[in-house]
Amino acid sequence: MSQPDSTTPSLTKNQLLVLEALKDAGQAAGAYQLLEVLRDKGFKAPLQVYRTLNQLADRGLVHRIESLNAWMACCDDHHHGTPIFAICNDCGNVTEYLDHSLTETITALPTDTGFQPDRSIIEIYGQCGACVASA
Amino acid sequence: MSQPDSTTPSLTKNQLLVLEALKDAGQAAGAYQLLEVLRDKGFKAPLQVYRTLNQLADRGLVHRIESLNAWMACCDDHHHGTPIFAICNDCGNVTEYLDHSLTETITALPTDTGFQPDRSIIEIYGQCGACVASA
DNA sequence: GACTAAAATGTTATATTATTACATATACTG
DNA sequence: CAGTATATGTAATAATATAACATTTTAGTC
Repeated sequence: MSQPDSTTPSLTKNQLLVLEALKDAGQAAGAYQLLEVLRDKGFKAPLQVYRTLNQLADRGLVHRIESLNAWMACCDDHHHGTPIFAICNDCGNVTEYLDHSLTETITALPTDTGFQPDRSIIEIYGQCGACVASA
Repeated sequence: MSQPDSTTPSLTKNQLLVLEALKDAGQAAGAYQLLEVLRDKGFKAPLQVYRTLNQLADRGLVHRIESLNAWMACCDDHHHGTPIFAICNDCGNVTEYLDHSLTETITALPTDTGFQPDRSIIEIYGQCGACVASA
């Protein structure tokens, strides 16, 4: 077996299974939805999924979409910025964006009150290009 | 009885009760938390609260904090911009901000893919001024 | 006031999402 | 290999939210 490189520390069996299931979904997916898929692989309880999703999120490999109660595989294993999600009202498609300067602008906003920002959640709803075109 | 003015259309009994309960809370509150308070006023079921919160949110009088599954009375009855919430990791305090130009910047972001933004959710976590000072 | 349509409300049951608690197993470190 | 930390398994339950349907209230119109 090859050693994992420094940017991709080895994942556990469950982490690999959940990450693969989420990538296979190709879209944001709920924990119970993933559980159904993963029953074939021996998963039996919601907690197995939630625990693993949280571990993956800690590593930045998946993101939680707060307003959807759903999870998505990260677009790229190496970014550190705040992800911005564009969510289609019609088809439900979610796209991840990164914009470092925007993130800085946002987190700078409440500092006049002494607020020290840590992480931010940005989720934009609208109609995706495909749905606009087919409307 | 006086006529309500054009900027504050008359609210129903339940809407007034829920809005008052939320203002009294002085902070973001969950639906079941509000239900407990409102039992004294005759509320008996979660749906009564959820329905009323949604009606108030449609009028812009309350906002839902997606990442907290909680609701907050609007800081001001007259704004139309996207509210931005700063949430303290330590004390849970939530503060509402408005920044029209920032909202425009954010919603402009995904348009290069044909995405037509509609509404956006911005929630910033960190440590509030008071908690920074007392740390 | 009586009629009508729309909105709001009441109530029960249930669906969906997430965590607590505790037992067991596996992997890492000295 | 002993000790510790992390990961895992499993059952039960908590927390959040909605569906379905009956009834009442409100607002507008004649």
